[in-house]
Amino acid sequence: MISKPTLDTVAAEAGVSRATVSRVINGSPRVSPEVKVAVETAIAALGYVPNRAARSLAMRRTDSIALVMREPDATVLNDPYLGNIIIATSQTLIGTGVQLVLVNAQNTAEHAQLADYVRSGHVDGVLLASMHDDDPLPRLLLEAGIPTVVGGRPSRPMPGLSYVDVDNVGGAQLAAERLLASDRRRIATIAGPQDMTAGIDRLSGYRLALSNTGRKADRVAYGDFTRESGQQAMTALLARHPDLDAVFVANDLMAIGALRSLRDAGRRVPDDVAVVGYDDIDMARHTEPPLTTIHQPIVDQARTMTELLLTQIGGDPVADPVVLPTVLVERESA
Amino acid sequence: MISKPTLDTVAAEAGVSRATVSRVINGSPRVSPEVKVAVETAIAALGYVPNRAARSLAMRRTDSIALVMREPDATVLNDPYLGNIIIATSQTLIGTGVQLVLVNAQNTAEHAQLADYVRSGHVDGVLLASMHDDDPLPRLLLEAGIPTVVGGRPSRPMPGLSYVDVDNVGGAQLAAERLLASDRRRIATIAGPQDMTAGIDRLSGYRLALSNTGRKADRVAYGDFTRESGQQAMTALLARHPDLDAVFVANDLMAIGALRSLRDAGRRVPDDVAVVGYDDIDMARHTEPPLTTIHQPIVDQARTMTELLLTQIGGDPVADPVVLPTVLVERESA
DNA sequence: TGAACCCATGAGAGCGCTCTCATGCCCGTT
DNA sequence: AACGGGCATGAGAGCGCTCTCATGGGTTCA
Repeated sequence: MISKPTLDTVAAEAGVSRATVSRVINGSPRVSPEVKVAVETAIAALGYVPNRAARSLAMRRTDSIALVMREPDATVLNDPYLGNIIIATSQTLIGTGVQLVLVNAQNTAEHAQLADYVRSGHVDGVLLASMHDDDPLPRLLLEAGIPTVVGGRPSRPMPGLSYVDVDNVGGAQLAAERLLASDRRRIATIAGPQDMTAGIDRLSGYRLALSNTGRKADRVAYGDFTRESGQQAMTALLARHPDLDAVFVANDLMAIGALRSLRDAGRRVPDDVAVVGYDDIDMARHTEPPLTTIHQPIVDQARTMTELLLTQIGGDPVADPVVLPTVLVERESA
Repeated sequence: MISKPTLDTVAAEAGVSRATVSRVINGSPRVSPEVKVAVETAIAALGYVPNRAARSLAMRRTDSIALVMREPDATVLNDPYLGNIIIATSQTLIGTGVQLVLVNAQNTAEHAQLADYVRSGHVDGVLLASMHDDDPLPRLLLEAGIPTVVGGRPSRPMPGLSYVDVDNVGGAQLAAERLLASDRRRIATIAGPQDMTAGIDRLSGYRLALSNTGRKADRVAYGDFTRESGQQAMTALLARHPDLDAVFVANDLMAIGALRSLRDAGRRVPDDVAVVGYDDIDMARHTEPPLTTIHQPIVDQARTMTELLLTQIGGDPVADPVVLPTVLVERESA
């Protein structure tokens, strides 16, 4: 491989000094038009590309951010959520000149290491996806003064932490209201685990909608967000409340299980029982019948997170948390 | 933020020279045990972490590789394939000290740019996921002498290009044999687009299996890998060959469409018509009935690609292409 | 006992870039 | 005509690390 041209090569070719070439590259206004053209010509002729490492050494800035994820093991592999976050983030970065570095921090031991890593100036900021409640990472980063944006609301409020959440309460409310609007009166819900903010918030959104119309939100069963648990919960619900005519299921995977349970019980969807799910995963489009569900703006979330991080890196003060609205996707199950 | 410790800080603390600290960090054997301990103590005390940019400047090596993807737009977002590749790659990299940099090269204009980017020494090697046939990128990288590994077989053979493919021919054969083994005799197939290696190879694997038992592989319909096209193809097949008792569908999405078409036509699966899909996407587990399909070793593929790339970066000669075996996942549709 | 050698260690020169500061030219002003 | 100011440009000092080469003390062998 021919040795790559450096700033000096370009400077020699253009007949100017290294500093001037640097000015042209960085768009400094203090360069005469003729010189600018000469330098640009030389750059093009030599196929020069700045060396990122050298630049970052000199600037104390890396122009790259880390996307940290936890436990991306087989369980999560099937979940398109992370993949979408990753891809959306990388899309947002197009044209900004900022690199996306993927970091896997699975166990706690890796966390201190990760904090070191980040602190050592490898990246200018950190995006935290798929957080856990007990995660020490946000605090570590916050204390280290590293620009950080978290996806999802932390269970305990952390002043100074910027995060982008999705409106789980509002989404669940939307779902319940949809059921009420179609004259369903004996509504039940399959709630998610109550140790996750998503599970908690969706249940309270559901309760809110019912109580707004003066209804009690009894008829609740719980699942753990897996299809199997949804199926079981639905079966239990049918046993306890045979007359129910609608269910709000706190995620699509459980809704798919519920659909199966309903079919097994001979109930027609939506004629006998209306079903609304949550997440709008790809599969929701292909169920029988296609699932009416709440769309999560994952792509927007990733985009917003990235934008917040970039402005924070740019020196702006830490932005207030952002909560993104959800949207009802009407298909055929309700 | 307190200014970060550098090599000099550590050297002063340990009472040795910068060079010695560097030796300790890089595990050089030419360091006395006492000094080594002293240095390590100093490092720990100061919380020193080497600056990656400086190191990479001096070493002309970045310890990071790029994962390049094409067109990760909305279409692909729903496809867990890319996400799985990304995550599996990042998992393989854990503990190697190598960084994963995600690069989005959507249009051709970005390709030259990308080649420059890579050539400028930002990464030590490149992983190419989701290739297109007309992609000039592999050639560019190959010519630039940059270690590169491609996912999937390039349509035109490129000497010196290392790639990891999945055995589409063998997988399709497996699927057809499964159908034959369960005494299906009037077998049809819904093939994929014949301008993609996956589409071509799966059809020829299917043909191979049939001809091995002296059968003709007529009864072929074509789709474009979307669910809708699968549904249409199945309907067409049913119209042309009302007596068919089995179908091999070249991907799961089309198989889901086929399932729907069969249900609409009042055929029971697998009693009347057995169905085998291809890909083993997550959804295949949740269809009615759950889909028997061919599992793609995506995770293995990503892992193998990464390993090949790392050895190539390490100076080993370009490895021969690897073709990974597929596996039949028996569920209930066949 | 001295020559030859080995090995741990230090000094210092880059790696390619940015940035501060000095320089010198050209302009306007009085 | 002399002077000050503005502006384009160049010189040079780092940024933090690695690596070559020099150095010097200890060992070994004749």
